[in-house]
Amino acid sequence: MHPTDDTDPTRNRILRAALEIFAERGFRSATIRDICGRAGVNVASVNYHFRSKQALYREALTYAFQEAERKYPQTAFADASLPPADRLRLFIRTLLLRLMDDSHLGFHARLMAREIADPTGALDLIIETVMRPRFEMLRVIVRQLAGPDWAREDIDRFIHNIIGQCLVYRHSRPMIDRLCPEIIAGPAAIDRTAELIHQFSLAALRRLGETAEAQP
Amino acid sequence: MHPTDDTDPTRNRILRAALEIFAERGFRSATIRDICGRAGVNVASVNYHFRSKQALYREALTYAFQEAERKYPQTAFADASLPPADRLRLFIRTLLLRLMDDSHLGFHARLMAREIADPTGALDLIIETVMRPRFEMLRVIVRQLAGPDWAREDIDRFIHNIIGQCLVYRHSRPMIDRLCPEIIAGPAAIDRTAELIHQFSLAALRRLGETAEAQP
DNA sequence: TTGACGATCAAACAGGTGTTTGAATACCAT
DNA sequence: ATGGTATTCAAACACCTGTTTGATCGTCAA
Repeated sequence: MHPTDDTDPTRNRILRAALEIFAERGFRSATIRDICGRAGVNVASVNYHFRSKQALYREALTYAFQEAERKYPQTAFADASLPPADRLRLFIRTLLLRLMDDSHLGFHARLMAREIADPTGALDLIIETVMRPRFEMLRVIVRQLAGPDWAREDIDRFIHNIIGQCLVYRHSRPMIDRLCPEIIAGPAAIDRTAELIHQFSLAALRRLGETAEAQP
Repeated sequence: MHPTDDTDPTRNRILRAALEIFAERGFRSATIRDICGRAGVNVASVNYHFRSKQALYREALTYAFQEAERKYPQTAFADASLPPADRLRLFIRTLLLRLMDDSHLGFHARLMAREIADPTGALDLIIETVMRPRFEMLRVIVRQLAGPDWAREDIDRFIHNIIGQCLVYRHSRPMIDRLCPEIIAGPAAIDRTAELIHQFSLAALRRLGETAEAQP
C-alpha cells in the first residue's frame, strides 16, 4: 500500500483539482477525467491514490473543511466570556466570509452547500462532528439574546432564520448576480452585508424578547 | 407533427414523472430511462413527444410553476391596498408553504431551488418573468416598513434576509431533518415557522427603521 | 377492406462513465 | 550495477448516457 502522505505531490494535485471540480459541478456531474485533466495526471491515479471516486470526494470534503477552519477560524465565536451580541456578530461574519470566498481556498462553502442540498452519505459525519456542536452553541447565544421565555423549538427557528440569511448568499448566488449584484460586489459590500444581517437579527431578537411574554 | 395536447395521456404521464425525477435528482443526474420507467413508457417517448431532454426539462419547469401558482397563488400579496405588514406576512406564508409542500404537486420548489443553485439556462427566463416583478414589489413593501432613509442596496439586503429565512428550509432540509425536525413536523409547525419568520423580520425592520437616522 | 398516419416499442447507436489491467518507469537500499 | 518496490501510464473493460431507427400496432377516413 502507498503511504497517505500529505506531501505527496500528485496526490495533493489530485485533491486540489477534485476540490475545484466537485465544487463547480457537484459529485455526480464531476468526472474523474476532468479532475485528472486539471491535475495533469493519468485517470488511473485517482483509483490508485484514493480507493474510488467516492473516497476521493469524502477526502476532498474533509480537506475543504480544514482549509476553511484554517483561513476563517470559528474560534473567537466559541469564547463564552464575550457578550452574546459580539459572538453572534463573529459567527455571522465568519460564516458569510466563508460563503462568499471565491478564491482558490474557498471551495469549502460551495462543496458544503452541495452536500447539504444533495447528500451523498458524507453529510452525517460532518453534521455530528461540526454542525451539531456549533448549533448547540448558537442555542445558548440566541437564548441569551431573545430571553428565556421561548420554547426550544422557537429558539431553533430563530437560529435557522439567522443561518438562512447567510446561506441565501451562496444558494441563490445566480439570482443575486442577476437581480442586485451590487450588494456582494467587493469586500466592502460583503462587510456591509454581514453587518446588516447582524443588525437585522439582533434587532429582531431584542424586540421579540421584549414582547416575549405575549408569546405562547 | 404531433399536437401539443394537454390531455395527451402518455405525454402528461411523462411530464409528471419528469417533474418528480428532476426534482429528486436535478437535471444532469436525472436519466431519461428513470423518467420513462416511472411513467411506464418507452425511452423513445421523450424524444418523440418532446424534442429532447432539455426541452422536457424546460416544459417541466413551466408546468411546475403553473401548478405552484394554482395551488398557492401569490395574488393577495400583490394587493397594494393592504398594509405592508400584512403583505409581507402573505408573501412569507405563501413562499414557505410552497417550499415545504412535499405532496405530489409540490415539486415546484425543489425544482426551482435546483435551477437557482445550478442554472441550466432556463433560469434567465424565470427570473425576468417571475422573480424580478416580485422583487420590485418587495422593494416597495420593505421600504415602507424600514423607512425611507435606507440606501437601495440595503433595502435589497433586507429582502434577501427575508427570502433567505424561507429558503433555508428548502436548501438545508437534510440538515434540519437531522438537527431539529420538530420545527417543520406537520402543518401546525410550518405555520408557526412562517409566523415567526414574519414576526422576526417585522421586528427587525421596525427597530432598524427607528434607528435609521444613525445609519450612513 | 384498404391505406395512410400517428403512437409505441425493442433494438441499436455513438459517446461518455468509473474502474481495472499489465506493461513501463522511477526510485532506492543492497 | 542490481533487485525490488512504489508509481505512472495507455489501453481496455463493462456499463450507462441521450438519441435514432425501423418495425409494429391501432385508428379512422375513403
